[in-house]
Amino acid sequence: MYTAPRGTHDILPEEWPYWRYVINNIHETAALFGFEQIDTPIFETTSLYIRGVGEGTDIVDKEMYSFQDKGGEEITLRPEFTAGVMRAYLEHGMRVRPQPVKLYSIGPIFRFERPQAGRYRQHHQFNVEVIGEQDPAVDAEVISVAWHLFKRLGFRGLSLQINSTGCPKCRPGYLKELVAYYRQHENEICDDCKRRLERNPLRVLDCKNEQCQPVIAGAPHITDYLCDDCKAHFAGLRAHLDAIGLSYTVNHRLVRGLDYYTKTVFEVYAEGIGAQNAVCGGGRYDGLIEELGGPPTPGIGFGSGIERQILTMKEQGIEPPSLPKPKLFVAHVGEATHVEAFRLTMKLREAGLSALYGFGNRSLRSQMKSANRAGARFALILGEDEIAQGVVTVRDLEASTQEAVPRDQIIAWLQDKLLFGAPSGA
RNA sequence: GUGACCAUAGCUCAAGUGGCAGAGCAUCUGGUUGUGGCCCAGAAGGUUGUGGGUUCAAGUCCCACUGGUCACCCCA
Repeated sequence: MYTAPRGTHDILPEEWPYWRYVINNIHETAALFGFEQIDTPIFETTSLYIRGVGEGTDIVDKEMYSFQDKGGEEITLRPEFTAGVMRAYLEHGMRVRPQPVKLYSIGPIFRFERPQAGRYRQHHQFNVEVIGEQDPAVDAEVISVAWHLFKRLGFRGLSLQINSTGCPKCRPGYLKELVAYYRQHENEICDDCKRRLERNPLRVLDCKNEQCQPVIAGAPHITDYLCDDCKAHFAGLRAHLDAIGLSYTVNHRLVRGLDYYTKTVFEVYAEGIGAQNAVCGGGRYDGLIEELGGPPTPGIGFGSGIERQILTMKEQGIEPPSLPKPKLFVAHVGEATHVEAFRLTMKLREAGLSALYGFGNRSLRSQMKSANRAGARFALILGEDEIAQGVVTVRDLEASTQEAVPRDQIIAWLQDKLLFGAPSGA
């Protein structure tokens, strides 16, 4: 038997209330903050990601779904949104639009990883980017988009961590200090950190290995080495977060796995969803657009995993509203009535009334069961008697009453009941 | 890529030390010539993840593989 590929999942009908709830809230939140939607392809030319995300990052080194298509193009299923959105910003000359350009996307992301709780090879993200403005108020606004969404979804126990990773002016100086410090403790750190020191020294800071903890604790803080510009920007971010009452902790060890981040980085964590508890991560990438061949343009964004948001909902007992069910079920008795019942079903739908038709030759009892289980409000019964009399028997499945309604009045009768007179709000 | 645990019906799980593969839920049918929910009866549903081994006999013991789950790395 075929099964879904490793790390992928079917989103079954019973899951969709969660998905619709989250997605609806995403659209509403984005609109509230004045973001516009953009969809980019789920694959791009491989070099875009190598260039944008950076060699030496885990994503590029070991997590990309890359392949050659039949035309010989090197293709990669998107492992993140930002590079693709920046490509689109440049390709469509969005710098001539009013700045900053505020964009959001929802869609699948692919990373070749070992699956575990909250981690999949295909997952979905809500992604936000603000391009063309370096004001730290933008950073605070972007963070508050995620925060607002999570509050709106009803999440409790959230925590926000922020840090600044500096810029090309000040980061090299800090890295020199960091590496020098680590050289003094070379025999106290794990093998991974020894490698990190060569390839991506910032990452030693978020090593979880027990033996490295004392070394990390004594390591210099990047915020002590920021240039005036970065220092002012970070202070500005904090001032704006304070102003809107969004509490955070500064985590000197928060770096992030992508090369393009400058200045602000942040993550939001949820409680109780397992080891993979980051529901949102992002940061500023003021050098990225230039790296991709565009003019110097600042930008900031985040990605937020929808599966992890849904996990959080389930963990915290947050029930999504249920999806609407068909209001009507058309049952029939006797073979001669099938076609007429089918036609009636279609008429109902054309009048905007959601309706199911009882397929096959099943007994009325069986059809009534189906109507009940489908959650229909009314069962419309069409038998030879009804056809002869020009009526439809309408059974109210909630009130357990029924009456004969003339065929030519049935739609108006149902609309009246369903829209105005109904005792049921569900 | 590394480690731990797990694998029996669509789902949740039974089947002392090896001895006829079962239940609940769900599905379908009937109990009412044309009436749902509750109840009752019945049916269908399995190569016990795959392959090998031990044994008179394997769901059960052994080995390998595959898959799943969780954790590490890293991240959403």
